[in-house]
Amino acid sequence: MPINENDLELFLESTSILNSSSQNSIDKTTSNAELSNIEHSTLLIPQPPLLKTGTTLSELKTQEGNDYCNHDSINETEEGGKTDSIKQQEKNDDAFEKMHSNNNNRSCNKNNSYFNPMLQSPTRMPQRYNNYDEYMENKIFQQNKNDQKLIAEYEKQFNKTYPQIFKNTNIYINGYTNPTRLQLHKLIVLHGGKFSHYLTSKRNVTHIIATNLTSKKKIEFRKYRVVQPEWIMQSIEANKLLKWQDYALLLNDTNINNTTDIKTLVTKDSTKKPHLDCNHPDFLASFFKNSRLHHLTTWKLELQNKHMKSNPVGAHHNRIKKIIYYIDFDCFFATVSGLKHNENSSLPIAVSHGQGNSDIASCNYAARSFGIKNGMWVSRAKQLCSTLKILPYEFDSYRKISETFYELLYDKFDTVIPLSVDEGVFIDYPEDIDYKGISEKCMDIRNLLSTKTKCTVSIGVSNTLVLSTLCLKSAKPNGFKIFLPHNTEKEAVAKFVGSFQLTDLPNIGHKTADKINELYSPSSIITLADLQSNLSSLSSFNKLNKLGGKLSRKIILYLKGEDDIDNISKINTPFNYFRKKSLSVDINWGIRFQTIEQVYNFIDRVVARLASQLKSINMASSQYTIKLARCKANSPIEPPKYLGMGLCDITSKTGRFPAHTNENYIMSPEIKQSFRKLYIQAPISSLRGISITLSNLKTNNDRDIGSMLDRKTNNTLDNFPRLHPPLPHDVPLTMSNTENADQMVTVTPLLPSNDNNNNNNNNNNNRRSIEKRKSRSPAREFFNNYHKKKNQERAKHHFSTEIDENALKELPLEMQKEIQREYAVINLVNSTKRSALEAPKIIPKKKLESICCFNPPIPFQKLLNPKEITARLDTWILQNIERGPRTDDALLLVQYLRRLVKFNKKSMLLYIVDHLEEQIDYYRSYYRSASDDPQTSSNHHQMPDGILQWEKLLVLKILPLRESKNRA
DNA sequence: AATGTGTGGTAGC
DNA sequence: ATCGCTACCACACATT
Repeated sequence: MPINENDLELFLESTSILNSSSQNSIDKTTSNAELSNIEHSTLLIPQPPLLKTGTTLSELKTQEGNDYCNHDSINETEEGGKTDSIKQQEKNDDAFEKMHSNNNNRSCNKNNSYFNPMLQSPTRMPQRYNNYDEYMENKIFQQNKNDQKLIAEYEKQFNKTYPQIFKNTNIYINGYTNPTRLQLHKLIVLHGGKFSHYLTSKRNVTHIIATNLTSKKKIEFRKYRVVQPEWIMQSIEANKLLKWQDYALLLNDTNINNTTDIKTLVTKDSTKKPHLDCNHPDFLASFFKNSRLHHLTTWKLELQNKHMKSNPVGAHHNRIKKIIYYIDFDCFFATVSGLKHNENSSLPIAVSHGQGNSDIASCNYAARSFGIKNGMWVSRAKQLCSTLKILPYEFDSYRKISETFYELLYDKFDTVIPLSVDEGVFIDYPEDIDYKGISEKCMDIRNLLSTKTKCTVSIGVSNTLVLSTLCLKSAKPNGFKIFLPHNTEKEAVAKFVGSFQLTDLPNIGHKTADKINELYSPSSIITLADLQSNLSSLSSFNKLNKLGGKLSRKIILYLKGEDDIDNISKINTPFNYFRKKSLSVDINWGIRFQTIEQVYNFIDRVVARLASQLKSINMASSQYTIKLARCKANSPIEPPKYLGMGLCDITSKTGRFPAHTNENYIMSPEIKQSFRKLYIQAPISSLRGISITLSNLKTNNDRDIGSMLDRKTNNTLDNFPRLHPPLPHDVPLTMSNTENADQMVTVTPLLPSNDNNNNNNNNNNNRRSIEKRKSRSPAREFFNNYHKKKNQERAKHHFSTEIDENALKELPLEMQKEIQREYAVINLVNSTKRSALEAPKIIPKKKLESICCFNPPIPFQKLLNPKEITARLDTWILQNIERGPRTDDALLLVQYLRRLVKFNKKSMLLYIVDHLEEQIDYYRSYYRSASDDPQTSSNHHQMPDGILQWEKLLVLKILPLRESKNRA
């Protein structure tokens, strides 16, 4: 079988997308014509071959021996006839080339060490990156570092310094050049220039070197200094920086800035940060930093944790009254921002980020008099009031004033319940009602807050929460209202309530209001009095029930000024009422993805955030929901709001983790699996929002609370398997190397070491719920096997790694399979001497017709059954996870997958690619979470080089195949 | 009947 | 430009 050299370059791959040396190898590639599409769909540009064209697999093996990266011998065969000086020069070139193609130190393991030892990085930095962007940043950093090393090396070798001709330039080379990109690169760097491998941010690049440009590029580069390579050469010759204009490639363009000042190309102020792309690692942080709604929700939690108190002194005693103060700042954001900017509060003011389709977070009463409302877009508000002043958010001030607010009032009440940054419920339990005292208290509070915060608050006082809410409504702005009816004054209460609007009632928003109006149409219900009168007849009373039993009962109570059970428990047992039940992150702004990998990275980041939040509150979750927003089919591609979500279809999916967990590496793959199920064949670009919710929360230390919250799973992750320690790097494990079955491999058992854990009492319950779930990820696999084993252990009182054939036959077929699989895992784990190839053949072959419809099935290592294939791949991955895949193994796999593409074996391809993705993803998440954890990141939990290699294989070679399938 | 899933509504500025 | 969050409940419907 001929080797496609491009593939051999996979792990020696160039990071330079545009590499002049790629020209050399393109025509040498073998004639996999049908794969040319795939080839072009990847970013990978082939490098010059390391092996002679047409090398067979067997030759490859002998050539490589046990160490497939023995490049020295390869070099010798290729360079045998050359003179020493040329050889030396080329070796330098090679080292240089490799340094840049291989510039992640973390991937500089033995596989790739191709360095002049002098140039090799002395330390292997413990690197980790969370996503592609970080990876790129690091890559660029390394590239610059390598440039520095090169300079040092050359200066040492030739014992001279080079004139810094290109100081303060930043040069990018586009396309094929003569001299080559590599040579130019070296020259530029040696002469003090900066070399950019990428053109991602054109702002930093001062010159672009090119001899040819496509017409598209001509337009793209029209405002930049595009110079021919002679400029470099002749500048060096002249020993000074020549005028670039004399070598400009693009002539007669008036847009070119003709000044000699190099810096002027840097058009934008680099201190002014542009908005971060959603693929940027810091996107989440930057978004949340500016999101008012995010602040509102997080503040609420913080404030409740900090300032809530509940002392219902004798509240159950009949004679003790309850005085509920509902206190709220008047148009909080607008007031505070107005103060900060010294605005006249009698003029219309609104707080918002932008000028057009930006939400108004808050507007003052002057603005409201024009009909402007919170949540309205600025453009609309400006139509209503052209003099409206837009102020920026002052989040720090909001938070500060809120702090003052609660600190000042904390000691003045028996019960304090923060409901928002500027709004809380404060309760007294006096024996007698002292009207005068209450109104004095209100005035005192308003004065106090006015002097301390310069803001006005409004207060509603009553004896039920509903009535307090309504009182507050009527007290606004800048006032207070006390309404303390006797029990007998039912008519007065009804009259008071009746004077309010429908949406003034808690839990009735615009949707419910619309619905109520629809129910009673054609008579329109505007005020609560309208509703009260409509409820007098039974038929119209029944209409309300269509809202749902709970809500209608609530409304009926509210109309009488009484609290429902919800409000009562909120007031009486706030700590219970506000206890944490779920944790989520929602992003519905700025979501624009091109590739699925970007989405996966994004999910990774979101889950990492959730995991750390969970850990910080010492909780674990066993259930998740992922919710997606995709733009509606007929809606415009870009909604009116910049980077907004527009009109969307919302779908969600819930799933369960194998057990309660707060581990990133457990959660992330599971959630991504649900994402895949949810996101069927739609273009990634249509994604507009992602939300991930973790629920079924349980406090880690407290089993009682845990079981109270969640009766469904009481598994623990205490015994969750840690991956085996890194394999010795000189032991090759290979898929292709069938013969070498006797190589030694040490594998630490995946099974829990201590079997005397305390989980037994819940086992039956657990087992049922666990086994119901699908088993695909290693985590699931582990728990399935683990619980099964626990069960058997109890029955047998000992552990056997031999299958009892007779006992097995008694069991139903499905069970037999399960047990066989389980024993296979045990055997695999216990064995110290096993080749990856000897994956146990334990799963009975399935009928392949269901998967391969018309064409004959395509074997992989003589296997046909998809499960067998994935099982073998799993073993392969597991055993090589920390050292990365061998190139020839990877090649075998890719070739197999390409055959699937070629013969249109869609489901098989999808099955295997998805599976691989899931597996690699799992390990990646594992190592990432381990390396994120400072306590465990010390030694063997660093992100191993192998993971990166696996990822490269996956992202660059395997996933594109799935995409090519989709395009077909 | 009990339990689970997906959807939709509300609240704060 | 622009930062359209998030916790929670209730319901309809599906599953067992």
